[in-house]
Amino acid sequence: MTTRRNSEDETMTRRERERLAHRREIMDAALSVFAEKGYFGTTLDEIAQRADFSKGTLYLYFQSKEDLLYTIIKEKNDEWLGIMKNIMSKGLSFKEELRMFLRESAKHAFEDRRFLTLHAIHHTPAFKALSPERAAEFGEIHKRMEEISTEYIKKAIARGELRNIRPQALFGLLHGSIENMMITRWDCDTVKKLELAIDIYIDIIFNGIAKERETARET
Amino acid sequence: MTTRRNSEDETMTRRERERLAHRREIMDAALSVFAEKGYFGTTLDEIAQRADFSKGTLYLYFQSKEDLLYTIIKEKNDEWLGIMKNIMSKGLSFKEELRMFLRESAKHAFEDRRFLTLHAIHHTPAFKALSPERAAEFGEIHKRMEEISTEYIKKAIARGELRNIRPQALFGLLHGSIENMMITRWDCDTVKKLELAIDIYIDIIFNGIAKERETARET
Amino acid sequence: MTTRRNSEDETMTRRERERLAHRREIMDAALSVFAEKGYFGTTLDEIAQRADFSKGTLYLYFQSKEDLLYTIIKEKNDEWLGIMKNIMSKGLSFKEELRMFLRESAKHAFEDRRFLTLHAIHHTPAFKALSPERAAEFGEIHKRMEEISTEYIKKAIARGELRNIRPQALFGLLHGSIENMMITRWDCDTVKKLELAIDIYIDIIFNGIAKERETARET
Amino acid sequence: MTTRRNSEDETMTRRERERLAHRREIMDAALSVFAEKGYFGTTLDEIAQRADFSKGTLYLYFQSKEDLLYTIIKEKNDEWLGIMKNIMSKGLSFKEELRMFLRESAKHAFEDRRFLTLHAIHHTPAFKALSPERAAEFGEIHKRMEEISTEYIKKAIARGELRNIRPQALFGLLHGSIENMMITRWDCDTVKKLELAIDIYIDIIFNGIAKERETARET
DNA sequence: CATGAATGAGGTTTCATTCAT
DNA sequence: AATGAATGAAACCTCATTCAT
Repeated sequence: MTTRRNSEDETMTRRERERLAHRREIMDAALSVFAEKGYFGTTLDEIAQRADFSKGTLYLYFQSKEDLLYTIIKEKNDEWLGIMKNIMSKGLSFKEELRMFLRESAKHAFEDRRFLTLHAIHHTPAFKALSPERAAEFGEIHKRMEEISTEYIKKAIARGELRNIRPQALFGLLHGSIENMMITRWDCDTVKKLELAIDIYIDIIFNGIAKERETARET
Repeated sequence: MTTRRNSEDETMTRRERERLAHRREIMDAALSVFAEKGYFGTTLDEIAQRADFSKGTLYLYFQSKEDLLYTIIKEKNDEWLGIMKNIMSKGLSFKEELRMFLRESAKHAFEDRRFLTLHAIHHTPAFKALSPERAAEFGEIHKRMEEISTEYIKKAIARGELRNIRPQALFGLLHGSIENMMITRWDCDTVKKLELAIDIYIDIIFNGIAKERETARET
Repeated sequence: MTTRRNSEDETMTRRERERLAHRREIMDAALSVFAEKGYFGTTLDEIAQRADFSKGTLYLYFQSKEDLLYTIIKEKNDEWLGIMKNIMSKGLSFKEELRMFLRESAKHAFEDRRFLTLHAIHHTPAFKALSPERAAEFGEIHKRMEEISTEYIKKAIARGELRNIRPQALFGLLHGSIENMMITRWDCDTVKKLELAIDIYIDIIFNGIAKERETARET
Repeated sequence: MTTRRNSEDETMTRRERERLAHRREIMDAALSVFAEKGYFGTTLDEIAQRADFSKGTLYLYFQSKEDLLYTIIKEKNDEWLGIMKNIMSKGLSFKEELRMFLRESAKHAFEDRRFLTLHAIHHTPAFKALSPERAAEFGEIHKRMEEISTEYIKKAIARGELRNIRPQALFGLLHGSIENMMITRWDCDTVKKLELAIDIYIDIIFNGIAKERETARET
């Protein structure tokens, strides 16, 4: 499983720790069914069964099906942002940062089969199930992330690591690739193979596929 | 709308022409709702309302909701294969072929908002709604398309247009990008902007983003 | 088919004759489906298909599905009464009358597979589909027929053909047997076999199954 | 109602006992509507209303409308077989056995208004609603019952209780009569009257209706 | 806290009936 | 007269949510 923050917190009573553990079991079960069947295709019956709780119990931990969806996406999103920040803080080159980022994403793709992150949620039917406020919340986060990323690309260009490419275009390209990789895993069935594919991907992105490089045009 | 084959066929009676037109209206309505809400999220009520027919009428044209989904995907798929063949028959360079392909895809993305083609269907909950035989059918088509594409890449490498990159890897990358572009449109709101983005994308794919090209590694 | 009264009537125009013929085709188709699937289980679609007319056409000849049911039962009932009258007018013994009656019924059972006569209709779900007035109509007819039959039995007793048995009891017994024979055909698959079974039945009814006849009790 | 096996079982929890009771209430309601309107004519709405449960609740106890039908017939069938076995084990004469059998059937006819037993199901539209396997199941049971019965008749003939009549013919006759009696009750409105009618029936079957017995023919 | 029976709104599908052609 | 497309009420069934235990 993913790290369970607080789960060993000494200040919690046994009751509280159990509550948290149960909550997590439900979330794990829900994510796995959401991933397999899609939000509208999953029933609370199946989540309850997979979590080994009764259906009624779900409502002791979450207000509704939508709330369950929201909570999961929110957490995944926070994890993702944490990963980004962590990577960005290491002072690596853009290329190495990208590689790390892709590898982390790959790990998640294998853990959760389908990483229902905010990246994907926008283009997903499940998005319609969120309340307007919650949908807006994710819209905001996505916008901020795009700002940070493009800012970052600009700096890499300024440092001379990248040639002068429009940041938004590169962001869209990379963002789409990562999202796509996480959903399809690029058809790799082991982490090893996927890491190899990632290396090739980075090679292509950085060096291109052309036999001879043209005079690079500036956008 | 898309070209309506046969719609001007002189040999059809008025009845037949109307039937075909109504059938298309229902398919258009269904595609638009499927795209917005996902297969499981859309109700026949909404399709009927948007097509301006009664719910019962849908069943005069399609056997079931699943049949409607299948028919739409099948048609889109055929269109897509037609586009591919057409482009491949022109004897263009790999790069120009890719550009044309992306542009055609872009046009579709704007026409149908969400191009529910076989590319996407595999990674979609709707896939679970198809009967096993129909699901298998699309699986077959997808496999064949991958074979054709990788064969094509190999030839481009042999012709000296591309450096020696593993075909499967490149296929996965391009395929994923196109699919992603069609779903998200790379956040462009006009065809013009999207075509500009496509040019940048091709530049990146061919020449890379690195300031200085490294000694290209061979995979 | 059954005799088509009037169908060769010289005074009818061709139009009228055709109308009558079409009406009959529909009734034949309807009876066969009613018999197979039951009233609620049959659809007008199937009747129309079997009659080789369009669904709309049915409504040119009958006001509703219920009207179709009513008309068929009514006709069968009239036929049945006609058969009864004909047999009764011949001055035969009770035994021979019964034999003729059973044989006629057997023929019908083979013609129509399930003879939806008023005998059966009362104990059939289809009865609920009739309008109250029409249901009452058949109730009346049934009562009159019972009266005639018991009267008849009384006379046979008076003539010394039968021993002194309560007429209502014998009527119920015979009536039930005939109805049951028509529905199940007593599991005979040819008219010949069924006629043999009828002879045995009559033997039993008249002579009983006991090895030695007891002192017949009078009811 | 009928005896409720297990209903006083001490080992059951209150939950389990309630579940069983509710299940029975639904079955009772369903049988009564099936009997009145026929399988295709009854709606789950009406069953639910009569059982005083919501429609959805029916599905907590039965998988489908067909399952409800099956379960009811199955149970009635088992009861019926139990009655048969019990009577046959007493070592009575054929005549007394027949009388007991008819009386027991009469009781059921009054309890359930329409005894949807395997006897009737074959000749009923509802039969088409059963799955092929379930239909076959009842076909088998019916065949075995016929075998047992004809064997029984043969023995009675051997014992000298009956004259030499073809067993199959007698079985068909008795079987049809019983079935018919249960459906129509021979128009009796009290158990008392029906029992009187049964005695007359047996007298007729054993001694015949003829004033003078003919030389009994052997079939 | 945990259960699971009960609910009822809403889903897909069927079908008797109408009506423009 | 004949058609068959269109309708919409009503069928069977599902499932998110509630609540008594």
